Amino acid sequence: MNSQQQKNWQSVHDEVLRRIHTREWKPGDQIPKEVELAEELGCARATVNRALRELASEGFLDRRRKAGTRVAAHPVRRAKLDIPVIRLEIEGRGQKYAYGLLFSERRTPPPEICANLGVTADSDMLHITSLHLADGKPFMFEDRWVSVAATPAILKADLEKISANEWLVLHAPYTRGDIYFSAANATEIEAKVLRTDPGASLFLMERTTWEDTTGITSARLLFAPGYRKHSAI
Amino acid sequence: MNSQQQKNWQSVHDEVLRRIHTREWKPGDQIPKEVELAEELGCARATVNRALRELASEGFLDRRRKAGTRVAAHPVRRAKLDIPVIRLEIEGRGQKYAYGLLFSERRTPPPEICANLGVTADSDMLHITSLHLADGKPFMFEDRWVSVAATPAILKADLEKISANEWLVLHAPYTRGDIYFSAANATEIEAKVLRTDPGASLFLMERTTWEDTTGITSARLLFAPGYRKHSAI
DNA sequence: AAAGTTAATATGTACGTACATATTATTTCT
DNA sequence: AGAAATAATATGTACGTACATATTAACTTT
Repeated sequence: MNSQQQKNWQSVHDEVLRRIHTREWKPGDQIPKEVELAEELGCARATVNRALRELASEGFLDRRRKAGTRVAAHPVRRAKLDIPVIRLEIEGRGQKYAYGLLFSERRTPPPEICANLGVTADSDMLHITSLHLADGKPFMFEDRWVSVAATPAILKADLEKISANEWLVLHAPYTRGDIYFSAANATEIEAKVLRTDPGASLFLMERTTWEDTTGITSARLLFAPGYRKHSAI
Repeated sequence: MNSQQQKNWQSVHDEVLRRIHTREWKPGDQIPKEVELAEELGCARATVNRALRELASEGFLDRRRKAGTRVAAHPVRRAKLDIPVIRLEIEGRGQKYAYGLLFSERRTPPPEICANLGVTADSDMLHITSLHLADGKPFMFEDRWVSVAATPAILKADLEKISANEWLVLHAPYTRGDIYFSAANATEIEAKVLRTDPGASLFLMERTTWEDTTGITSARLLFAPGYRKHSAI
């Protein structure tokens, strides 16, 4: 049947995926063990292993030692979102990027930021708001808090020229982070900045990054109406 | 320095990531070649290769044959979103899932669906709207079009009992899909169904799936206010 | 029969070797 | 000097073997 004499892991990957897609192997079904597949497809077990491992990480297969490999009973779509620096996202669309610092103030954080980052209310922080534009039109409104204690060098950064978004990516160490995607109605101020109407529905991205247990920065990114984030499966 | 005698690929992965995080290796820097790293860390090249390959797929490294491996100049955060069947998402939160079919009608599609799926205006399609509830409260409003030609078995499915969302995942073959995330103001009807106010900002997920070049289904999923999609980096 | 112990087994991974492939560096030819 | 051919090189992958590990199945003991 499948007598293709290619024996690279990608061809194994594709062949197995084909059998899943065509329901030759249905959700919940146990599939042949690695050695059997290797024999059938004429390649080494390591090659089959690589292919099946990849498929498992993509959410198509469930694998357990001794128990074997089966087609995922509830295929989980695993959307991969690339979240580049805003400048690159805009330039990637072929638009002209511009950026304006709205204000920058060194002060103690409000309660919700303390909770987010796990810092005390008397922490030394930098509060920055800025606007990112695409082809001259408001694209994204950034409201960010940065821990000065964790990233003292931020004070020397020229935030008129480089956005905090980009500076942090290039200079701040981090180990982990959270992202939340949601929707929010524009407040009057936000609407004014983004040149839309109060109450307009905006795509919201909230990000917090940490180095070990030290909170580095917490940002609220509000996108202008019409923004859509895409992912292929 | 790093004289840990562990020689599994994960420890190599972690060690390299540590050097990136601590800026020992900065964005744009070239890192030692595989053989050198293998020697330094006391393991086989294959082990280093596995670790670096993983890091590259996570967006931390850029690798090119002959040119070598360097730290990504513009680290792209690669958020992985798990998008399970709605029922499982709700149950995963420890809430009780319920589902109600609002209406189901077999008819020809409107222009925007034709454009989405690449089907003709006289196609045989099923239009389904339904509501998914968590702990009795409206959670997500689903507005879906399914191609009957591509998935005739859908006509026999009891969509009062199983949601189209879940039925399709279990029974429809597919090869690829698109997801768009955005935000939308609730229309009067949507607000009524989701028991919120017209104009409320709602998180919107638009999905289209295909089998090769044949459009299978296109869905518009509107989430109740307060919904947030999370991802850890 | 229930509990605890041991054997069997499929996947997980490490290693060394060999060769493939893409890309850069070098050399040769015009 | 510029173009074309050639060599050098780092990553990419395949393979066979060996052993690790998690988990199930079988068996023994109480």
